[in-house]
Amino acid sequence: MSPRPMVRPGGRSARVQESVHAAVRELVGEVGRDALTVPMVATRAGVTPSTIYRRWGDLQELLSDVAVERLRPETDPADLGSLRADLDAWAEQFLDEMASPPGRAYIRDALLGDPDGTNAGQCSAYAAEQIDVVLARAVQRGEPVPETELLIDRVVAPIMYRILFRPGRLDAAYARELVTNAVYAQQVEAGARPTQAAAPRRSKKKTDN
Amino acid sequence: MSPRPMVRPGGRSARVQESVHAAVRELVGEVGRDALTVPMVATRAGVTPSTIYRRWGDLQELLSDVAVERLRPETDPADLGSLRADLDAWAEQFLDEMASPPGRAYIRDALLGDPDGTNAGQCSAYAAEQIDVVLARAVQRGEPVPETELLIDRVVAPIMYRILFRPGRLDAAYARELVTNAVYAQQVEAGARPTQAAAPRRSKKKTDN
DNA sequence: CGCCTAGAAGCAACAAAATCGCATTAAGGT
DNA sequence: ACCTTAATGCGATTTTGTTGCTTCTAGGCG
Repeated sequence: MSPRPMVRPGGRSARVQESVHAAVRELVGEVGRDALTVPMVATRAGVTPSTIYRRWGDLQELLSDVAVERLRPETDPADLGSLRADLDAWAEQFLDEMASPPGRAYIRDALLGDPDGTNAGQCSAYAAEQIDVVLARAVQRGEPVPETELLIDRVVAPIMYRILFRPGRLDAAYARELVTNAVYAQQVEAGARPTQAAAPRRSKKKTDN
Repeated sequence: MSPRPMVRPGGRSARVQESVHAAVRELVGEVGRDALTVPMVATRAGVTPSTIYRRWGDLQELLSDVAVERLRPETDPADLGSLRADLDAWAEQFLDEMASPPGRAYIRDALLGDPDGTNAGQCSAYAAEQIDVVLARAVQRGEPVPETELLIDRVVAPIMYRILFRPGRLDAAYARELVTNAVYAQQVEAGARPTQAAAPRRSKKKTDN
């Protein structure tokens, strides 16, 4: 009945985990991601290779863990006084970080060594949290707000799709354009609905509002 | 003036490539993707491991090549008589194929062993080609059509994002919803533009309209 | 406060895979 | 038919990944 020794978050295990993660970060900077090997990381971390193999399975899963940590947003989105301004600023920063060479590398790594999708889900959750902060502030101000799902589909998804699948350039103007369209869609949905084809997104109640 | 011997597409090289690809397809079915190893593939293909290492680098790049082949659409989208019907049908089939367990696996593999993004770009190109076929037919009929880019951002990207980053279920209703919104957006852009915030996608000149 | 237990790490022998130099084959052009 | 050279085969070597067993220690319990 004793709760769960399932994982041991403290003590030596924690130290090992931290030192291994640190070793990865250092070595990625020094020799590059491609030259990384498990034995190399183990040596730098002062650990035996078998420890890493047992805890992470392989290099990809380890890199995935490290990548997710680095993709975690460190601060809340800035408060610029309006939903539109907050979203613009957040989307621009999001695009910048994700589309940068290191950002792309982290995304790839996060997806790569992630058999069950846990890490990928975490990335998605980070973005959703940031958006929720912005939306909550807008609600406080009394502004009408779109649903988080809409913003993920219209802003986050296109950015990530282009990063992963298309070589082309991504700039701030594109991010703003996506925000414009998303916000406009929400306005249409909330207010005038020109045609019946409007936008019954994720209808829990797609009646009128 | 002779084209280029850069790669040797014919003869033995081609036979080796085909036999290796075939070996991968067979073995994935027999022992599963996780149990695959380069030596195993080499043996089945009647080839030395070093051949595979030299041509593909590692198992991931080989799997990526095979995955892209399997993601290539085999037939043009059905012609159902209207843009809306064609898009609905295509999006539903696209979602079905991509969200299925084998589809997800192919997508992951395609992205995984793809340092320069060539294979990922190819996947994106496949989708764009299919959409272009649908749009070209609609133009023939005299229907107004959205841009390919809009459909990729609004339909393809959200589907792929959810497949890659979110655990939730994806069903045909969601695909239709995305198509509805995309087609509606295009109608707004082309015709009545309720507010000036409408949808200046990809503005070459984003001044006023 | 000190034992007990079990999960985690160390160690070392082993198995498997990846790399590399060199010999051989065979496309594709002349 | 010959020549050039990319591509493959082969085998030795290095590196990486696995496994059984021992040792250590965090966390629970008396």
